[in-house]
Amino acid sequence: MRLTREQAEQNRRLIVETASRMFRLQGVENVAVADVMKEAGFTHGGFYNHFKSKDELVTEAVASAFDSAAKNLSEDVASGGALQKALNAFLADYLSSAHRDTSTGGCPASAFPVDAARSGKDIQAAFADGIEAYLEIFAGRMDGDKREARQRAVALLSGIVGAVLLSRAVKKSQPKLSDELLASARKQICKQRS
Amino acid sequence: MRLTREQAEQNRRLIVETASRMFRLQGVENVAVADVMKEAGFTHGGFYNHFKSKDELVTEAVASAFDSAAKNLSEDVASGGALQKALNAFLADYLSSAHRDTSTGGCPASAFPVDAARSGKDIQAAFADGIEAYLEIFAGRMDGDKREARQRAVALLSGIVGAVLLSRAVKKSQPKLSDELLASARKQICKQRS
DNA sequence: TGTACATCAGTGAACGCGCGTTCACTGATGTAC
DNA sequence: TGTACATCAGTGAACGCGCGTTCACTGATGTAC
Repeated sequence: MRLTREQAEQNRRLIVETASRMFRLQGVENVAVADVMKEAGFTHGGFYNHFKSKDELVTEAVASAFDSAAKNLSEDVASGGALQKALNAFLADYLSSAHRDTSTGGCPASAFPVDAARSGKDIQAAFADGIEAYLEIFAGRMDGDKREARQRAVALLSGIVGAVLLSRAVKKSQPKLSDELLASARKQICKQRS
Repeated sequence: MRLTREQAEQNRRLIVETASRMFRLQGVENVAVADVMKEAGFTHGGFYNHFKSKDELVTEAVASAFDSAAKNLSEDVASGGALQKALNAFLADYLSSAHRDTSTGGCPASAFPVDAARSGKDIQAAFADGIEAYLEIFAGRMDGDKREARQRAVALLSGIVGAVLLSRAVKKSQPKLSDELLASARKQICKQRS
């Protein structure tokens, strides 16, 4: 049953992308290697033909999620005519209940921070690279000198990541509080930026 | 070997407090029931004399961590003469590398959000109650009318929780970025509040 | 270009380990009389 | 107040399950000649 090299590489990418989505939705610890393989349409025995360990898959899945996300982000944020408008539209999306309740995985910066905090250096490195990419995109759209813009980018990212995480963490028991967290963050952040 | 009721209750509290610390430091999923019992000085067989399930322990551990934290928080924030000063001192502590690297568990709002997001209703309820308590304490120290103060409290809490989580998530691979995240959040948040 | 052999992405079963939970047992405490 | 029995917080071993990882095997692809 040996496959073409091309086919094998395509299967590998499929596994990484499937894992990236599942890890973001359910958390790294709650998704088994066998789950990922099954969802991608394989039996789990073949996993180690592609990856040295689950950690290696996690590292690639984190990097992959940030690659797609950063690409979308720079398009979105750059495409609008007025810089402020484009960034504000992005923030409204980010702090929406649709993003909180995402069925496609959502932003890796909001999905992976705690998994990353409890993971080894390789996974953290992939996460950190993604965060750095986000900060650079944000800083490019901020007022002030370079130093000030970078600081603002950090505060902005912290604020939206914190709001989404808290909102997700209370949703099952207090949906109204969950909505309020998003709405208030949205209003305050827009206010600060005007 | 039956114990006095008093001794039994004391042992139960010890188990909850031990769990609260261990869960915050290592994450709920990475701490086994047997680990908690051993750390508290017992064998793990007796666990189910005190709790119906691990989830019940988690729920109580989250509530317990928030109880202590909210008590400290309202003392700290209320004790200073000038309101602004006290809150700023609290923020400096919260966004310090010592809090990021805590060996005693740190703030439950920063430790539990992702565990809570992936947990059931009971655990989320305990987490949500804690968040609500934080918001009320913060809002009491904010400028503006009630509505505005509450919004500011949400944005502030989101910002500091996000900063601590991101800072922890990149520390192993990019300690400088980790420090920067805390420092920038600190500066920007103080600036916004002045 | 054709042939013989090595390679390797799959399959399906198994291994080993950790963890939540259960259970039989112990013996001091608590309680009913 | 004393006695007999029920209770229950511990102990230590075991159960069952899930999961990461390994392994023998298959058969089509890739490669050396």
